[in-house]
Amino acid sequence: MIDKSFSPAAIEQRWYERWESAGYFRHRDPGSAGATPAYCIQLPPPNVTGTLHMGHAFQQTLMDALVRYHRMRGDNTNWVAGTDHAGIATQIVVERQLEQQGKTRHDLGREKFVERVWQWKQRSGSIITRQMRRLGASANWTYADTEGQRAGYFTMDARMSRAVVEVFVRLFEQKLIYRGKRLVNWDPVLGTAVSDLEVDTEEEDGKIWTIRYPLADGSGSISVATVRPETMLGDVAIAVNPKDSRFARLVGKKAILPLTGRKIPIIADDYVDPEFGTGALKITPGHDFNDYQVGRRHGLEPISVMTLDARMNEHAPEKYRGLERFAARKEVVEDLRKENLLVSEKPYKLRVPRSGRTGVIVEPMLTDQWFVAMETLARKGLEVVAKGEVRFFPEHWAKTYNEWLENIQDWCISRQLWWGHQIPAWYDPEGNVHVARTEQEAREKAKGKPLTRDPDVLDTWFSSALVPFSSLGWPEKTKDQEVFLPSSVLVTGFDIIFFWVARMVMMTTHFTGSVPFRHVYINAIVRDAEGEKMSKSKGNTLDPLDLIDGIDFDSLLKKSVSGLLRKEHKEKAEKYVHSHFRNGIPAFGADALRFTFASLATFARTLNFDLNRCEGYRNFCNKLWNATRFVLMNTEGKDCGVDESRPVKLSFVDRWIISRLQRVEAEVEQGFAEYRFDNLAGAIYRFVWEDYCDWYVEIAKVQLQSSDEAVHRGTRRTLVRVLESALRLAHPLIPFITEELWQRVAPLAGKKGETVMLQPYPKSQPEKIDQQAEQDMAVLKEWTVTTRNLRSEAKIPPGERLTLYRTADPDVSDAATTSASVSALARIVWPMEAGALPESPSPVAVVRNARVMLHKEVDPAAERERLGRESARLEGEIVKARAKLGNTSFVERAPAKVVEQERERLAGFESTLAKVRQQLEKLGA
RNA sequence: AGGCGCGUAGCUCAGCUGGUUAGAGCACUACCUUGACAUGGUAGGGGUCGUUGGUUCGAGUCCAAUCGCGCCUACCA
Repeated sequence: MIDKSFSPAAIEQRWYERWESAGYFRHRDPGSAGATPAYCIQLPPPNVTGTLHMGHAFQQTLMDALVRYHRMRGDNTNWVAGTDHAGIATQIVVERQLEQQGKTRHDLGREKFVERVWQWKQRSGSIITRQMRRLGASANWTYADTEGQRAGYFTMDARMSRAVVEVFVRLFEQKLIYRGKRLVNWDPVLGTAVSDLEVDTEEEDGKIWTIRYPLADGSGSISVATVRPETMLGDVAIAVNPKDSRFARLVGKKAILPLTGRKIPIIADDYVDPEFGTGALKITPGHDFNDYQVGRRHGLEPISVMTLDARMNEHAPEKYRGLERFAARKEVVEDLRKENLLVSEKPYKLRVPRSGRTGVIVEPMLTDQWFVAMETLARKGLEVVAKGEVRFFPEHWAKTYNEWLENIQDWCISRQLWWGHQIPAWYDPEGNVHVARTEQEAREKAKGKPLTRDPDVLDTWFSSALVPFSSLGWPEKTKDQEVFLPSSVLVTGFDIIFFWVARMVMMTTHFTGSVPFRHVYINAIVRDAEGEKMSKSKGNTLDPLDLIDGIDFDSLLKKSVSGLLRKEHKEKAEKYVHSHFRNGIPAFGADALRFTFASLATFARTLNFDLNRCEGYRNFCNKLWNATRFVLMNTEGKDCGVDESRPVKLSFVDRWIISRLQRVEAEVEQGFAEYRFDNLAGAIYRFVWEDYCDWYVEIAKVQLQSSDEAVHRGTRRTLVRVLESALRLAHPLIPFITEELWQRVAPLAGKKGETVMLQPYPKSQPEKIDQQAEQDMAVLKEWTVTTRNLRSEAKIPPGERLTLYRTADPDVSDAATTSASVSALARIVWPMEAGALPESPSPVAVVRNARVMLHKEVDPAAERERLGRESARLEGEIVKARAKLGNTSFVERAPAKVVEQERERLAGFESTLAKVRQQLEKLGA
């Protein structure tokens, strides 16, 4: 017999290894799969530096549920997995290690450094894929597994790299990639350009200064406002609005740039808002994106006054050279003050652009970079969504997607880093660029001139954008591309719609003529139970593995503060752990965690992860476990009706649970089709717990007491078959426990198979929906509940068995089953004959057509009061229903069905009330 | 500035194209170790659906306005 309670740890490890080693996760060879429909999901490749967090666990649970569901439906399923080389993140990890040895990457040199990163990657790079296995993720690990680590592709492996080079070269040839000196977001700490998307702009407290620039002809001065006074050293003009009459006479004149003595023109440009500041604006094209545009319109050459590490350079007056930009700011302001050119200095809230990776303030910097021209690509990206070839779930995310693509900027793809795909471009001594697939090819193009390769690498997202086709073997023409492209659905967070989703759509459509995926399911962002963002410094992060394995308080406390540098963060984290995890976290197991995620996966944009829910679903697993335990106890070694030649009797209760199963199967199918994991999880939960355990199993106990062998067989067969179906039904959500239990149950249901995960998924059979059985069961339930209510209100101890008198029998097709079931469920004795109720002040209630009486003397006054309450409630309902039906416009305009329904309700209330009143009269009210 | 989302029970959330007495889990109360399960069972308490108008026979659901919260995009020095 299986254990008395469910312990996840014991079964999880065992099953995952078996599944994986048996090759169940693998797709079928497209050559031999024939016309089998394909189902493909591309895993958003996690960073190779990463460890599994709640967001991953959530996302992957949903993907795995989808994949398992479709695999069981017989699709040729391919969950393509891999890891991302994560340029900056990975380089930083290895640089930190070097730092501890007192070295920098420059000490090693590029080649040695990159070698070292590879070593690190091979050693600790696939932690996250191992963690995914703990969740039960049935990813196709050996697919595109160039590195042989059973972790899928790596975005820098030989195969993926080849696709990257090919795409780069082709885009260059198509003039969609170009190189140029542009103003870009520069991270002076990393010493690299970053894309617009990698810059986070936040409002911070700062100052705004008003500076007076004297006019060159000595006729006065003009004042401008700025939040970055140090950039004035690179000013090339002052701009005013052409319609601004205050400054009209100044346009065309020159002003003297303070501290430099340079003369700069006063120009007119619509960009200037006359209402803001002084109405005049300093123009610094070398360090401001807007000014850059203004400068271009007026043919003004930008002046860059800073070095790449954000110190003032040779274009600044000598005294500022070498000063770091904020030190220079101080000096500049001081000097302006001395020269009496500082009009004012006021506190000001400004938007500060910070580098997403380092948090340092980004400096717009004029540098040579590579760009992808986005316009034509974006148009295609918009088109496929407009045509519905790519659909978003929930739908409204398409709007976000569209808006970005409609206002897209060219994409800066070069990074001044060492770790990544080095740009396949070579320069000859004349400065000509040769873009080629190999150095050899470049040499041929350069006709023997000596070449140096461009040192830059590509933005990590460049290779990510190619994943939908590069992972399938592109640029080779593979059969896999025909079968698995487009993939079925992309499951990802809204935070990377721009970074990744849109770029995949554009690149894939451009290079393959196919969309990358048909559906995009945007999953919610996981927050803590109070809806706060999970962050290490708050201490409210949860490690999915801790939820699976459990963790004691001390370990959790230690873990939550490790790696936190600031004291206030440590204190905060400690406080959180103390208040929320006083007893640590119990081991819920992977199944409970997965079920929780599914249940919380509504279409809302945030998911507040509540530990209590997780506990509830752990209990659900235990319930399923014990229901199975009961079934096994009553069926193993017994005749479960597998042999169809022996007589079998099914009661309406048996037919009811079978009927319910069909409905739940349909609900689940719909849930998967709509990505409403919450609905399908809820449907399974209710079916197992309420329908099967609370009602069916309880009545099955009664039926197993029958003296009729055919009833036993029918009951056992139903118990086993319905359970077996339910296990298959639930498998995509809770794979481990269902596999463990299915192994025991399946043989009893006459099923064979190595694993539940390759069994056919239950499909609703509408012909098994039995309206009569459902109706009968509704009556049975009502009799049971009414009787239990009477007992409860009369405070009758559960152990006491009472007689239930009734004026009529339940209106069902099978009275014997009903009376036996109600007797057992409500613990009553059921007299043979229905008839008049005994003269007694015992508790009476009305069920449908009958009055029932519990044979127990109670205080007549209390009983009168109870019946009085009941009749008052009914009177209220009757008043409401009559008012509604008395309203002619309701009767005339509402659909006939609704009116009819209302009439029936009223009739029901009236007849019930009559019976209650009858009883009240008897009590002498 | 524009856009999006949310506001329903103490907490976290469902509620589809408007139609019975607005649901679930957790929490709470009472009773119960009944041979699958106390990680359980039975019964129960708890909501004027943010506010105000409107459309409608009928509004949690549709429309408008308004308040509060959150997020995303954006060139106001």
